[in-house]
Amino acid sequence: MDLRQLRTFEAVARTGSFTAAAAELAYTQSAVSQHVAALEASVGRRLLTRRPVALTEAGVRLASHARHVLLRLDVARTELAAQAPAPDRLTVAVTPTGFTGPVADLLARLSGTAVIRLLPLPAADCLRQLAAGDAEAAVLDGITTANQPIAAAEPGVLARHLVAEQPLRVLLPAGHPLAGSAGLDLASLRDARWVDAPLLRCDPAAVPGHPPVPTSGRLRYEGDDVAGLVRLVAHQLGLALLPEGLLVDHPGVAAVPLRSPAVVHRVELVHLPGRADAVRPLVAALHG
Amino acid sequence: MDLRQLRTFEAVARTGSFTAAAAELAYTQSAVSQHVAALEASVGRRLLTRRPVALTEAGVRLASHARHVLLRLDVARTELAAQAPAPDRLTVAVTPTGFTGPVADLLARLSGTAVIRLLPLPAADCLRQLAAGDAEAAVLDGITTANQPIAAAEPGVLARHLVAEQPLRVLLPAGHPLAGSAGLDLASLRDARWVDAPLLRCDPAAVPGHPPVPTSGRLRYEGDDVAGLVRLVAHQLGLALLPEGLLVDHPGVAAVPLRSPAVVHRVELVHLPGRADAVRPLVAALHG
DNA sequence: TCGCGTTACGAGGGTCGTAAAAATT
DNA sequence: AATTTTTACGACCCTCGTAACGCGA
Repeated sequence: MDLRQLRTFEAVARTGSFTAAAAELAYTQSAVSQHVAALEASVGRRLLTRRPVALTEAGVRLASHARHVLLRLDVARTELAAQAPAPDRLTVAVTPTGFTGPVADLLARLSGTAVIRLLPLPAADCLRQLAAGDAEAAVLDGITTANQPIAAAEPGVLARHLVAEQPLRVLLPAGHPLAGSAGLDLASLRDARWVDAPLLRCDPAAVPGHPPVPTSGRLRYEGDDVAGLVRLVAHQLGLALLPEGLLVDHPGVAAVPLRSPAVVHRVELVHLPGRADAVRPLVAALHG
Repeated sequence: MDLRQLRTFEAVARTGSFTAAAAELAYTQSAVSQHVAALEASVGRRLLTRRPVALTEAGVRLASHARHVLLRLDVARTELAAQAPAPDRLTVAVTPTGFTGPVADLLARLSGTAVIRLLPLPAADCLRQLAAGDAEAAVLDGITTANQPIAAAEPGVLARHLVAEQPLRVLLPAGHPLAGSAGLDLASLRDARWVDAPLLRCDPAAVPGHPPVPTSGRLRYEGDDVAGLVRLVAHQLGLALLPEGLLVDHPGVAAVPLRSPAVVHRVELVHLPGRADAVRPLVAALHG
């Protein structure tokens, strides 16, 4: 198993294309093909189907390991890089749904102290920025049981600080039979059709301890604005889950508190342990 | 950063010798030297001092990342290897202090069902056996706050099952001024001299949230039997921490309950998620 | 002097790009 | 036919072992 092959494989898996991966890594298509072939030979299994390019079962497993390994190695490189003497300019990568009121408060409390560059990105890219040293901190969010860290990366790789936890609401079209409930169990919605919004990180499939949501027939919303998601619910294209702090009123949409399982939407400020000094003002503003 | 170089570096860091690492990896000394030199050049930092061979600060950080990365890659390889149709022979690696009463109970409940090979090893080697596929399960132990998993490897790499949790006792020589206490705070023993027993995994430095214990002047006991440790305490060579289930009576030694911080000794049964079927009888016996 | 790590150098192997072929839509 | 992946092949580079060297005990 070779790291360059692994990196190439991860890029192919992520982009779904040999050609795109080649462009991203500045290789030729040919080299990408050879990398994947060599990797498959070395593990003795097909990792990808071709036309269309998709991960096999073995490929899914290896891709997961590869992401963790490559991220950690990026972190290692960044930690070992001769750290510049803490620029007074701080880059913070934020997920779209992580950027809630408490984060704005935090930044407001800091204004004047340092120049902050705010960089909204999907969660995976936030992590990559952090690992590559292109951002000093990130604001990540996810659904967890209360007081549990979100499953971002392996513990030990990142230092974490709690920013906020909020209860969740289930968004239903007003005409839905359960729209009038005072509270809902996710279990009672087992067969419901959910909108799949990967950028918004509020997927019921991400709820700890919840059975996988069927993927067939789901509408996939690749946008990152909450209003768009709400609009889809209003038009009865599926249900959605949202933290209370991100709710927007919309006619024809009911937001019923999620009663069970007992989970919350959690926002965390994370950074590399070795870069604690650069992030100190942020952390101080958070705790102060 | 190259994986072979990383593997070589880890071996040098672990063995403390270029020559030993070369022997272990079937390289020449020369190749090991070149690997380390290339790695140091690529990260731009010295990772090891020579004569004596020891990790620099940067080396410590990289070695930690390297261990995680290499372990995960071993796990990936094992998971992808064409799994043999579950032999009716199960290898279980156990740490010396993990092998307590409840584990013996577990094995007793299983006797007759399958042939079990029990393999006592230091914790790091247990993990290696598991990752390499040479053991189907491992019994690991460590000190944690109650209901928290022990810090063995990254979550997601291993599937875990709670076997037992036990309170801890502080072992003091009978003449010690605190030997008569009903309960002790670790904070009140900040300046005490502890016996360093790496194989017994009950080091106060391993207690979550506890400040590092000074390493100077500590006696290091490299054995793995509890009786030996107790004997050292009796002879006033230092204090020790032990779970109640492992206590042995010894004249001149008092075992005072640890009152604070609120931590326990926890034993877990772990295995690779992809190998759940092979371990099923064990897990069933555990829960049944 | 002995043990251990480093450096010089060359053979061998591996990797990537070019280019042509094959396969799928 | 166009697009995408695979294969063939060769130049280049990199890696490892041999062997000589440096350095400290």
